[in-house]
Amino acid sequence: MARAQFDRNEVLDKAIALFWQHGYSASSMQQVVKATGLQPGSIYLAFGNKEGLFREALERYSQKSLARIRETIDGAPSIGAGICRIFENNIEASLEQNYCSCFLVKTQLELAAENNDLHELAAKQLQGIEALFQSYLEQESDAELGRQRAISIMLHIFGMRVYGYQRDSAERILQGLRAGLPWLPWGP
Amino acid sequence: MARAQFDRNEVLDKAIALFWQHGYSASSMQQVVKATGLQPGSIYLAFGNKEGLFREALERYSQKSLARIRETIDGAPSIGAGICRIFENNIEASLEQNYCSCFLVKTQLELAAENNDLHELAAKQLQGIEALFQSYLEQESDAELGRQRAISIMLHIFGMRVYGYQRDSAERILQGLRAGLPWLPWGP
DNA sequence: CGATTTTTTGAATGACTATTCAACTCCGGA
DNA sequence: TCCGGAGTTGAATAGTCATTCAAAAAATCG
Repeated sequence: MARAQFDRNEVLDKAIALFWQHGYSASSMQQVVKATGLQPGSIYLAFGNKEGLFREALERYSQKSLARIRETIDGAPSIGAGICRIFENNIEASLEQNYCSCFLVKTQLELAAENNDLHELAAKQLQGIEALFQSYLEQESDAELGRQRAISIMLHIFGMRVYGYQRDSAERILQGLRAGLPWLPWGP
Repeated sequence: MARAQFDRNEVLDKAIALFWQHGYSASSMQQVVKATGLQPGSIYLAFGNKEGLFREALERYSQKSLARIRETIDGAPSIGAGICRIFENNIEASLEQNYCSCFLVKTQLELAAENNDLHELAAKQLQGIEALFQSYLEQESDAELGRQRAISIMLHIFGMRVYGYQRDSAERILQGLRAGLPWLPWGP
């Protein structure tokens, strides 16, 4: 039996880039064909349909995001410092030319009304991220405070993912984060 | 000369409902035709094209939003109390069956990558909302603090517009807002 | 190597897209 | 009452959409 000739993860990364930038509706399968170099038939055999490809791309993105959060916090001098680092990284990302917010957030907003299960999936993945923050924060304080702080972090992450589209917003975002999350060990 | 047979604002309100729920790409002009009851030719004569209709819908939505913010704050016992009221209203909206976040926020995220001027427009309207909050807050404190608090408010509004899609999130959002905006006169 | 199974190819499909326009209707002014 | 311009009609257009499938190619196994 013949094995697939392409690297599934490479294809998914190209699909992530496309879907992330343009969203589900505005990305055509013909653009996917162009971006991946595969033929339509190969894509449909491997992923079923557009929704299947999108789902797998979303799942991969989410896994990468979770891994990056863990790495950043585990590699920082303290949990709080790690969380600050994550915010700073997100601010840096918003400076890039082709800033794309967060794939999960964009999907959440775009597909909510169609209530297909892609929206459900994005919501679940975002809950997973909140749960991860909560599990870290519970180590530094009691469970209830950790829960509250995780919510506040998510509100600020979501907020900056939208605010980041404003021109020259990096400095203002940082001010807003310091004001809203005063318990974090921000630098001088 | 014959006058237009339809009420422009009525048509725009129907367009707002459609575009708000499904977004720009996922709304077809045939859906617009169905929703408004107009024929294609009439729509194109009145609004030029899909982008023109969307632009006018977005502008009308934005004007309504600004007016509602002003009314809420002016009708409240204090500026702070009015802002609390706005947040509470937004939480209530997130409880509705067909919650649609905010038309401006959704547009901002959906159309950023295409960098057409609809995205620019949404960004400008959102800045206008921030400026309105700032002008109120400067009355209650000095200019610099008002500016900072307006940013923090926008971060929280954006945040809750995304977080609101999570199931049974109303209570958690309120907790997060109280934690992140402790200078507002929240109820008991 | 031959047989078998899997993967790739890429043109074709029918549905849907935004938009147009010639013919038609309507209405205010003369 | 009748004219002329403004609004309406709705079928038609050319393009794009997601998806399919028969045929060709490639890879694995005995």
